[in-house]
Amino acid sequence: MKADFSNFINSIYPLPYQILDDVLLHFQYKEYPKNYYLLKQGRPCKYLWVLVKGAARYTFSDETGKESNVWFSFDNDIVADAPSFVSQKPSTESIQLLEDSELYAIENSHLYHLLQQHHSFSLWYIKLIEKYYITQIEDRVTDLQFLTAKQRYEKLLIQFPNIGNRINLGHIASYLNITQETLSRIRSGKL
Amino acid sequence: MKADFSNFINSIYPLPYQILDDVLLHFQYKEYPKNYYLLKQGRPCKYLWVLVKGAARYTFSDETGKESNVWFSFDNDIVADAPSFVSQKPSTESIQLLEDSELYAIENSHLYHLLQQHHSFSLWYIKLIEKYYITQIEDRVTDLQFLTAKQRYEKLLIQFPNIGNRINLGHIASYLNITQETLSRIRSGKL
DNA sequence: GAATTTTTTTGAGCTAAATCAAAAAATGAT
DNA sequence: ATCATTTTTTGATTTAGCTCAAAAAAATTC
Repeated sequence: MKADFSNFINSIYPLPYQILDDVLLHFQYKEYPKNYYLLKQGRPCKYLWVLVKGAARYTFSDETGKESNVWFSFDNDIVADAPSFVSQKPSTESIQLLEDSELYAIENSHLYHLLQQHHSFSLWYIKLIEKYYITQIEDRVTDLQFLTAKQRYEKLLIQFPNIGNRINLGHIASYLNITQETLSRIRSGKL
Repeated sequence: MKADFSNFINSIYPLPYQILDDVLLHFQYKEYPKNYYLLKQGRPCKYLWVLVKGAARYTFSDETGKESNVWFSFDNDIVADAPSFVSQKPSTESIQLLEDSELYAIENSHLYHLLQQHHSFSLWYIKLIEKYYITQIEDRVTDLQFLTAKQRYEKLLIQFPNIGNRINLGHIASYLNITQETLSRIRSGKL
């Protein structure tokens, strides 16, 4: 368990072992049940989580109360509302677990303290952002802008082949920015 | 000129003066005319630019040849195809200047070398990403997902009140992910 | 400043996907 | 197994924004 987690940390960018030890001290192991909210829209995102096992959705509700999923995370991914985490301003999205999950959490102030202390940890954090943020989010924008609903669905299936077993249609449709009815029609080949 | 630029660098995250000097040595001043391509889709994004004065658009062309603007940058902004810059893989977008522009460019390899050399420069780079990337791109996703064409236009006008004077309707429409005709109708109050 | 090119607007249908409503299927609880 | 709840599918209608086509306005060039 703990060994798996330190491997995960080291796989992002290898840290000298004394520094790795110091970093690990600041991560807290947590287990939460399905449906638990890691973060509620409007509150600052105080933690950065490593989702070791489980599933989470990021949701956004507008003034009219319409709620949509903007992102999913599964096993071995990073979880946080990045803009809120880095600024400690109120988050614009909620993060809810969709399965019983195991996570490691680091507090914002601890992370920024470690960045100041260890040059290698700064380099680690840069790699983290590059790998788990920059490469992923840009795709999201171009997908929304260029792909049809059907193409977005097909791409999602390539990214997460078994997503249908873990997450219900309504959540997937909302992520694809289409209605559940439309997704149902796409799947049955009527669109 | 040079003083303005070092102020810009320092405004992101203040650097010790010896390190600032070293950093400045690696930025090259460039002037390019309107319509010049800083980057062409398919080539790795070798540089990170600071756009001191001017305007640029990021464009994406799909297989069918349909081209759309995915982003704009104006005076005192950072310019790069981030996913390509950090990975040095082929870019998925082109970057073209829309006005005669003044820029400072740093090569990818030089930047990564400086990150390894100077802890404070790593902290600077983290702030850069936070300020010029994380806070901006997330908004783009939620805008595309939640706002109507009209709302996206109104929001753009708040962000860049004088964009109409610098950039033509076709480019703006393409950024909003609507046709020029639809934008024209929105502006004349018919939608 | 007249001519050419580029940009913006207007008009008339068309279409992908939304909404509203309800049935069918699957899942979970007693 | 039976009942209740949640999830998924199907059907009918509506709509925001598209396409195609052409006119009008503005900006450039000679």
